Amino acid sequence: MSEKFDPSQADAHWQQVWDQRACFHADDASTKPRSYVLEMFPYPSGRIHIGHVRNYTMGDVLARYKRMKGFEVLHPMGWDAFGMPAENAAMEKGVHPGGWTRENIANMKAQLKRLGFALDWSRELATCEPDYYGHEQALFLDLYRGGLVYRKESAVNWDPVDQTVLANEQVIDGRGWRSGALVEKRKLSQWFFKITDFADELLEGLGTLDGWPEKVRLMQENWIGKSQGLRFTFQVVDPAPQLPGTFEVFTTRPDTLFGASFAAIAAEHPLALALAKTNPEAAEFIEECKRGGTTAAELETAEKHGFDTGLRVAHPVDPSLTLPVYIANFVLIEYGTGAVFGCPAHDQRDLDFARKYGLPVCRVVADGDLDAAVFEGDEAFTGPGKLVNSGFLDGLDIKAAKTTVIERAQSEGWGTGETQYRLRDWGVSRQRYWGTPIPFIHCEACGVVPVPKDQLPVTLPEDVDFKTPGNPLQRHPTWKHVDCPECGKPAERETDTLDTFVDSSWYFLRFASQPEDRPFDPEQVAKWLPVEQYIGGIEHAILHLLYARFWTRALKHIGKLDIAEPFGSLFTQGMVTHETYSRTDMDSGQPVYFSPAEIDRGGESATLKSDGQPVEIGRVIKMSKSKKNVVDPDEIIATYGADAIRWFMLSDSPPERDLPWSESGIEGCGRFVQRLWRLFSGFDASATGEDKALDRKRDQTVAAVAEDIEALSFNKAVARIYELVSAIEKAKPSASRSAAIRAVLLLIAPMMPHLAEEAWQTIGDGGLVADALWPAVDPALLVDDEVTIAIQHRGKLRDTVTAAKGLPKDQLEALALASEKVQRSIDGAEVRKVIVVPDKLVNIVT
RNA sequence: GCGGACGUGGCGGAAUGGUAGACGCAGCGGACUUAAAAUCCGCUUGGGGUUUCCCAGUGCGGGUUCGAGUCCCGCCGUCCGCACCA
Repeated sequence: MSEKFDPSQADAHWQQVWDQRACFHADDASTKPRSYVLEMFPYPSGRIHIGHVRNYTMGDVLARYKRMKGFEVLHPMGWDAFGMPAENAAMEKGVHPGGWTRENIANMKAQLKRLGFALDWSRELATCEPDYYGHEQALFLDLYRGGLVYRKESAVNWDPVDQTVLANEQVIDGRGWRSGALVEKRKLSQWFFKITDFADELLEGLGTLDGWPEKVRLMQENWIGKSQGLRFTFQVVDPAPQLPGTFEVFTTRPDTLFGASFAAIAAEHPLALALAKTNPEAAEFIEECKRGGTTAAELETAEKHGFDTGLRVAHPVDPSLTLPVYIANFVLIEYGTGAVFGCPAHDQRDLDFARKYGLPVCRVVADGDLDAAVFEGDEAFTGPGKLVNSGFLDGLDIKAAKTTVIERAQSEGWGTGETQYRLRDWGVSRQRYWGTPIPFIHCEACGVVPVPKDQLPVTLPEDVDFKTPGNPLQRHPTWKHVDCPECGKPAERETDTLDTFVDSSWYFLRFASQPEDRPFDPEQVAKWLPVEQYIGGIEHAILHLLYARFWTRALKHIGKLDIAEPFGSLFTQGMVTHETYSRTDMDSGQPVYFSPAEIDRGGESATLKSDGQPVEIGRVIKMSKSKKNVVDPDEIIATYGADAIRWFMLSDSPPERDLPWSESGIEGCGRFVQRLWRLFSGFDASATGEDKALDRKRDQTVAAVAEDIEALSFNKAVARIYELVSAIEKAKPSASRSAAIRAVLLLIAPMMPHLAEEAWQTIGDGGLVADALWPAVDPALLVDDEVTIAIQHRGKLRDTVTAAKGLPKDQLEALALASEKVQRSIDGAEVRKVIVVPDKLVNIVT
């Protein structure tokens, strides 16, 4: 073996060998137990960034470990290849989105290969290719026939300059992010998935996902936002003929009905709109509401405004009481019925509103002894208590009062108990080119007609231009013109494409099974799924993960699948962060940032290489181009090799937390690679003699590292490997030492596969370490025969003694009392009690 | 406002209610070397005695326990998610 390990030679060599031997092809016909390890597939932006490296290294270690444990592992990779950046590139650089995307894929694939990931590239897919999105179109039609897809008019953010719909994230302070134009609300006919049909199922299903982080489950729970309450109808007193005579409200606090002092409707509510036609003041107020900002900060500070319509509604329980009806800016048309009743004493918003407009505030829930009908103060009481001033509800607690009101409403026919969800149906229409064409045809005579399955895929036209704003599909000269599949008359294709979240809602199925004629084979899918371990960023906690869960359930609902949840275990990894380097620009006062490559980093200071002068070291934050605190994985690989960067990704920080990147850290990893190489180089197969302590250390480490990897606690596994390596280095040559070196090689094989493969050539027993099995352990060696006993007095450690494992309590006690240090500490005091924990400690109480 | 997570050396972090600070990084000292790099050895929570010892110490204040970084209560701080959700 040569003196130094040379990753620039070894990495490429072994990557090629793994490729040629198809080491990581998952065998559908295998009889082994199966394991499906999946990382969220990347968007092909052009370059792999360090966050990808961390994500895929974790998955790779798990996949390789599972293989060593005898599993048939499916570990695939693909590309979430549709999306806006490709169209932006097309507009900015005049390239075709497809060409740009495919080039990026090629580059990033090469980068992934340089990291030596154990991926089954034969299953690679890109969502922008017809052999993927064609199947997606077929599934879309299946879901349509299953009643889970529909069209409706819906408001969108419309950029009048770019002639396009904007996602909410693309609207910044009410303006289009690219054009800067004021965004308009426009009504368009859009396609929707009926995800709300599954709201309850998706909520209930969270309870079965034991392998998911509690945090993600909570986020999804909040997103679905189930609330139970009462929906009831208000009758308008003396309704005008041109106005609706009733409207419905929803409340989660039907118990406070007797505290109602007004009703409020949203500015977009049908009654408000009807009123606006004849009442200019109302119209003006509605306009004013629309102008209000929609950002969180604005909403928080926005004052509550109302417009008294002059209308009154009858109180449902006591029709002799009437309430004024306001149009109010704090009522949301999207939630519930877009109308509420206000109970100021027990709702802060209602109280703010009531105080502003001088409305009555009547207490209906007692605050301890406080039960006066007149409510004082500006803080609503929302705590528990008995109902007061509430007729037939008096004396009930809140829960009982809710039930009583709902029962009464139902028996008297003016309302029903109802469950509301915050979750909305999923709008998937995008007025863009670079996405999956929605497979429908609009015919004047036949209406909306699905494209027949034998005409799928509906492929994107290649000859498009991005010089003019708007959807290229819409203005393409020929593409949209087709004959109606039903009547044969000229008709038009749907020119909207699908939200890219649709593409990522079923790719894990296509990885498991890739028939040409169907999206997937349910039998194969049943063999591989659910994904045993899914790994990705927390930023997908809600949308992607909820949509994928919805698709799985929807496909089950229409009989295409037999699993309910796609991802058995989910892991969300932390970000890779880096400190920032900057100087303050004298003229502008703004910081000027420098990249790590421009910096010489000492122990406590940093200087700029070009002038040797100090720079300010800033906080450790997420890597971003604007702060220049980024590192390029390719450069790291070129300097230190793939194994060093992989090792760094696993070291130190727990994987769910942020990992601070540092030059000294990666240098340390590079040194450890060489240190291992020296260890392996010193392997002596002919050494003899036994080192029992090292044997124990070896098997204990093997067992512990296995546990750590299965728990994804890579940082702990890394620390244990360091410990074992140190112990081996200190040990004298023996057969035990050689065996321990061999064990280390297998332990690091999933983490540093290139180094492991190279060393395996001389240490191993033929073949590839990629095909080797995880080392077996001798259970007898996992327990020590001697243990260290801690001796405490008054709860503090006074001494430690070594004792045989399993020594009886009385002997341990005697041993403890015999200690000189302990006796000194006791200092003649009376021993009142001795607690003995076998094999652990003795605590003497005086 | 609601919900959640977290708080341990100079830094990242270990620690089934049982020896706090494993392991890595940084730092200091030494060996090897003409020298440097690499490598190896030692030290590295604070305060005191300086020898093999003592005291304090896991954001702050209480509590439970023979024993608390860990469990309970109350604060403080940081981060994240959601939010005029009726």
